[in-house]
Amino acid sequence: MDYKKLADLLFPEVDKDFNYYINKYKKRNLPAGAEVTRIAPSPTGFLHVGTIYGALADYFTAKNSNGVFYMRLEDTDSKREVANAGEIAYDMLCYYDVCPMEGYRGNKAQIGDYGDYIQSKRMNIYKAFAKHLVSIGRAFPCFCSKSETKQDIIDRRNEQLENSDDIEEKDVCRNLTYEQIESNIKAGKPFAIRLLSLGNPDKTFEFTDLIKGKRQIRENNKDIVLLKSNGIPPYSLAHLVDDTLMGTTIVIRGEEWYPSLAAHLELFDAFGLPRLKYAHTPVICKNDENGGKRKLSKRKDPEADARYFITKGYPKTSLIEYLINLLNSDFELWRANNPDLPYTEFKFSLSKIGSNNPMFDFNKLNDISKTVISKMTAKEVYNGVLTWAKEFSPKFAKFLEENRNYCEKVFNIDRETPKPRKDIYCWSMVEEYYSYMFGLVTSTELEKQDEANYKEFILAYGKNFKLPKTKEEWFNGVKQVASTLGYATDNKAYKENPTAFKGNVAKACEFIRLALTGRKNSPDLYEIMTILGNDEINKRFKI
RNA sequence: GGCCCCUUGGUCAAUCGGUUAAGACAUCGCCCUUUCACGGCGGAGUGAGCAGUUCAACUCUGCUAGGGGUCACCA
Repeated sequence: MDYKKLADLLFPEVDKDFNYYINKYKKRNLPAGAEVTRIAPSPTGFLHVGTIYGALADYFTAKNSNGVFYMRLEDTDSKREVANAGEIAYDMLCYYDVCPMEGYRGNKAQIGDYGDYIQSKRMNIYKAFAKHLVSIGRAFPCFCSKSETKQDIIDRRNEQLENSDDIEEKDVCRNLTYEQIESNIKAGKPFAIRLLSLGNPDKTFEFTDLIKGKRQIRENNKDIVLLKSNGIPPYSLAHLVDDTLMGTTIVIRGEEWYPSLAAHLELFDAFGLPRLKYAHTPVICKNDENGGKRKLSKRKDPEADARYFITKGYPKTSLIEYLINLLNSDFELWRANNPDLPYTEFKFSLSKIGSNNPMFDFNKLNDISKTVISKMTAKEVYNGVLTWAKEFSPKFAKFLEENRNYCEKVFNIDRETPKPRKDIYCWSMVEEYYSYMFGLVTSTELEKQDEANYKEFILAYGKNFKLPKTKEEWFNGVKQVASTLGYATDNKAYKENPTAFKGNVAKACEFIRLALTGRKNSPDLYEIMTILGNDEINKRFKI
């Protein structure tokens, strides 16, 4: 068959050869060893945390090699596209400090010499590439037009999955003659373009993934679609075209792409283009309700949305450091040795990424976040809480603004010391956590068997209460009252014979704490009392 | 179901054929603080199972089991 003639028949409107585009974009002028990475989300909704996770790997890989990290918008699936999702993706990446150095920038102008960075604006290029492949006999038109409603696709897949061990890979249209094709075209039948695969899955080849290491991979034999019948390329072709033209050196992407790697490589070979380096990252999972494991689902898991952590009020650094820790587990050791360095100084490495899928662990995130917040000043905490509250709890924000000094004092309890308290891990917990400082105590954790002693003690201690000037005096006062009521002031004596006392000073303090905060657990009592002041203290004692 | 990937304590994990199998989170206990914490110290808890190779296996090989991914004209 005359493939050139076929190519012209199929793409009469395409005038530029793919070589035109290959030559149009200059090779990047970068120092030796520089890597070019990219993040390429599709605008189908919110930005997945996994995208931040991947972007972090992209960012570090580019930065550590003095390379480039750019962003491209993969908006070739109009059916799933959600308005503004591209903008959200870009904003979210920037929010988490993995702002791409080049490429797509939301509604703002794109930056860089390798654009367009929006796939829907690159249709001419994709077509030129597809045409080229037809012209050398490595791609063919497929007229098996298929319904594309979601249900049809699902039905078709289920049918295929049930009926055979392996799905038929060779497309029937690959054997069409020129005359048959021509008459189809004349009849106005829509067609897709497919790769004419030459692979044999019984044969394998060696491939080195930057994360997984050396692997044997089976050759591809799928005649994958290169151009849908609407003329738009699916990922496979767009990936090759864009990553080649934009000068990507390492494709860092989720492991869900690994099964289609062989097809992508065959496509590069078919074009005679050099293969790129790949790094397939693990997928973040979580525990299923039934005890199983599954990947974080956009639909089921609110924490799959990168914005979830903003709504909860996690400082962005907390999530970033948690994700880095998931990527390179030696990060925490580095962090322990370098508590004050920015995380960007960390020596990140693709090869240190583990190869099994980690569970998202809120315990760990919270711990990291507690440390992050414990290093902040009271002012920074105040600002963090306020910024969060303005968006998510306007009433609380109003209170914060009207009582700025007071709130900063509250946030400064056990803070700005060599060993700061670690209790807050996100801003949304602050209002509840310090509720007793922001209003009256409405409930208490007092235990039933303590009720009598509690009343007795508070009545005695709270009578005409006046807060002493120093913590020492204050504590002596507590001891004094406790002692006269039959509490142990000597811990040793108490431990030797606990039944001889109503309790020890700790118990007395618990009662004061309960009366003032309703909690058994709160920051330093004396500081709380200092901030509350005598009037408020007496009011609460009376209640 | 086919194909691919993975499997060290509840979670994240180090080790790259010879270790008392690190460390972190969570959990429990003790110490410090005569309060809550922070901090310090310690306990419990791990190589999925079975074979094989080897003087020696968590580490290599095979099988089994479990988990995950994928099998779209979605990315």
